[in-house]
Amino acid sequence: MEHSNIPKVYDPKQAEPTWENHWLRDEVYRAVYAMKGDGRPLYVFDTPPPFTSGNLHVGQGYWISIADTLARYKRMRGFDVILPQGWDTHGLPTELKVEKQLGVSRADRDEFERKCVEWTQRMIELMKSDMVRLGYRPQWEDFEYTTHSPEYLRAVQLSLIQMYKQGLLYIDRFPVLWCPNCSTAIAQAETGYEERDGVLYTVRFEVEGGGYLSIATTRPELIPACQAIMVNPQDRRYTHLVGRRVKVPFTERYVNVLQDQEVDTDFGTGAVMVCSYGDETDIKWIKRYSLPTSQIIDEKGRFTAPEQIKGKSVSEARREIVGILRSTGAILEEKKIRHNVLIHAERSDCRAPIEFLEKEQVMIKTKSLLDKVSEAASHIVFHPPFMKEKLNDWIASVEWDWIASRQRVFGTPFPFYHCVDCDSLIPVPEDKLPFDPRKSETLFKTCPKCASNRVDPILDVCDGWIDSSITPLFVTGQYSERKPLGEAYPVDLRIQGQDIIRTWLFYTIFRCSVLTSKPPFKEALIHGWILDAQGKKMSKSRESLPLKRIVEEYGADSLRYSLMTFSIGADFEFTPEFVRRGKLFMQKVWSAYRFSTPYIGSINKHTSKSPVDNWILQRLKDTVTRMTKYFDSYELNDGLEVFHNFFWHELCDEYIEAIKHRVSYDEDAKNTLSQVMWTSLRLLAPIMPHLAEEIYQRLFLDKDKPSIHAAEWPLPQEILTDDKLAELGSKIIYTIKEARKAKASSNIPLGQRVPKVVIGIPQDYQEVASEKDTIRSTLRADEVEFVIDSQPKPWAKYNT
RNA sequence: GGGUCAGUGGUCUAGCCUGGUAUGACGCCACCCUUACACGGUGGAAAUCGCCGGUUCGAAUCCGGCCUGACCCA
Repeated sequence: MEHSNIPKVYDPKQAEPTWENHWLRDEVYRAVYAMKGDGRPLYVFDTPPPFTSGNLHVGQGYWISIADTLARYKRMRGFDVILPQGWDTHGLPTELKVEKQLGVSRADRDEFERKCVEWTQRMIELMKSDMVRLGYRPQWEDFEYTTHSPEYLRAVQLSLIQMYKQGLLYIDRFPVLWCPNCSTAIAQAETGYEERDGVLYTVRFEVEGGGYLSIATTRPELIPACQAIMVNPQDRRYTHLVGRRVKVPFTERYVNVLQDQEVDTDFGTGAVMVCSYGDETDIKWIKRYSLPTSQIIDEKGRFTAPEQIKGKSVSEARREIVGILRSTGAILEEKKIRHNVLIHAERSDCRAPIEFLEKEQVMIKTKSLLDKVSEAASHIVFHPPFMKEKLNDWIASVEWDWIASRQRVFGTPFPFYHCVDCDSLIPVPEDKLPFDPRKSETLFKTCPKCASNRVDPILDVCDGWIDSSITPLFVTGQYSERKPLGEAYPVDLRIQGQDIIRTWLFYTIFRCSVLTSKPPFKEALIHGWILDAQGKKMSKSRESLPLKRIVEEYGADSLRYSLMTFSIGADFEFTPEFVRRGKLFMQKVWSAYRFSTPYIGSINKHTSKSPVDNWILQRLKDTVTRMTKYFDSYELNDGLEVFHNFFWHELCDEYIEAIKHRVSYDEDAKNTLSQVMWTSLRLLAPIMPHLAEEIYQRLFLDKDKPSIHAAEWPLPQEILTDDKLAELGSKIIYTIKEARKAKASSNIPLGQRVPKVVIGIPQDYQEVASEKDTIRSTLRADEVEFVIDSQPKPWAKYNT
């Protein structure tokens, strides 16, 4: 076929959807993507089940590209790959959408849940179409899952019962992290600090028997819940007050002045009030000194006492309290400060300040098992290695057990009943799972432990991370009807972002290692933050760059390529213009294959006598070796660069130019070119799957392989070269390069024919003269004359 | 305030472990349409490798301190 019959410009918009549909065809699935189960080594991925929130943004396109590239690579390398894709469907944002946008009330639980599922299905369709359009090809047919499906619910409930049997679940009244905005308990991992403006008030308390003591606080509205005053034992200013009592404003109560090492003498007045509850330090001190508590904020964040602020929100109450204190002269100072406020930070656009409420919750023991988590994590290889430190940081700073229950509707129900009298959990029999105690007829009339008849179903649902922290177990079939893939667990690779190290990563390692005594995966590939042009993190809740817009404009392969040029683990700012680099490379590859088309023949191991042919084969061999090494260690950006430099510069700029004069008739050149192009195409396939497929279908289609992605990754030892000839080829290429440089700098168009060129060559380049024709033709000269010369490198002079 | 990690031309990136003044790309400038590609070719400008010290004949690379950023903790 002639060049002119092939479009000059590659149009991804037209070509890409064609191949995406091709890959989705049943026979292609079976031939390429489906699990083979024929004894080849397994390679199992654990990919993030995204929360079903709507169209994907570029940040999500990033991990999808990494996962798809690696899966295609591993498949070509001969592994039996499992690339699952799940959907994390339970969650508050869905409830809020259904409640506020569709106007369905939570009161009708069945209807509400139905609407949540409906909404979720719509979101999955949107997200899936974005994934497919990026060329993502997980095993939808066999390994797609949703966390609200009966099969998944059963797995989660079974895993909870197993943990219960290990004594890890309990009910406790504990000051829990409470989001007043969302009206639910949240986990420590879902909180974060945000620097906000605040006022530090210095408030005067009356000391019993006369005198005053001043404390500094940013939360004066909690004064009525004050349980003690703390000072540092080293602080001379207060030694005379230790052991005395002060009156709590707005109450008739008196509290003690106590000493604790942890009081910061430099902050405020050096005296600090302990309330139930302002922050974690309050909890610590209240537990440490067995102080009484009083709960003055309710679940909606409204005050229940004292009378003056009853029913008011936190900010209203603060204003009111400050007003009263001011009028009595009890406020000595008001200073504007920037301080860190504990907020609801993860998985939500809420960002409301957290309160602590004493609530009955299902708790999971984690604090006492941190060593086990560390142990499991130590067997996991992290890429890049420093990401492990971020996990260790978190493990070292976990303070409380996992608050596992959520006061929501659309979530996994706990498979337990609760005895009000003895406070024990009563598990649902395993053969009844999945089971919803909220909807079903009660299974237990009396408590098996204490025979009490006050047995209630647990109405709360599970924290979403309870669902997603068993993905490695679920995809390997440990809890499903499907035959368990025993040897597939631990899975090979977890891919995820560093933003969910303390949640998804931590909880998965914790849960899976507790359940199986093995770490959940062998390796973890953790990428950094994808920021928008303003340097802000891309997230579902913020207005982010829609993935589809970029794909439509530049093509999926361009985007994938461009994203892969970032080094995994680093943060980077993404701008659409950046995708141009991928677009340019895509077109370059297309043009090279367009040129080669007429010369592509059957691929054989025929060896050439031509030095430049041997040179390019040697370069190809080196490229295969290095790319394989980089891809095996997940350094995709380095692998890409190796391929880019080989293909663009060595192959296109140098080799193709050097064979143009003979490729139409010379079998050596045709053979070599065919072999190089076929091998290169396979190297390209994981990176630019659509383009590689398009070219494969046009030039290399093998009746046994309906797709390039069923081809084998090239091995360096398949490429046969004569090292001596290759070395000479290298000198010839270098000579041509220098001579072309001279031509260009003499302002002679490179294509212009010249009557004669004189080439100076160093002593050890003498042999180059044997390839006179190649040099003459490539330089478009009628005659070439070689001069042996003492210069260290070749030079050229043109007669025009 | 404490800890961890990072800091290489405007941007992305290699090199750092195993010391010898820096790789490639995008962008920019100049020239050039050569039987694939102007989404191209050839060349060029552009980095005191965050800052300051130390070790060394010699440091992006090793050591110490500092600054900035991200994350975690207080």
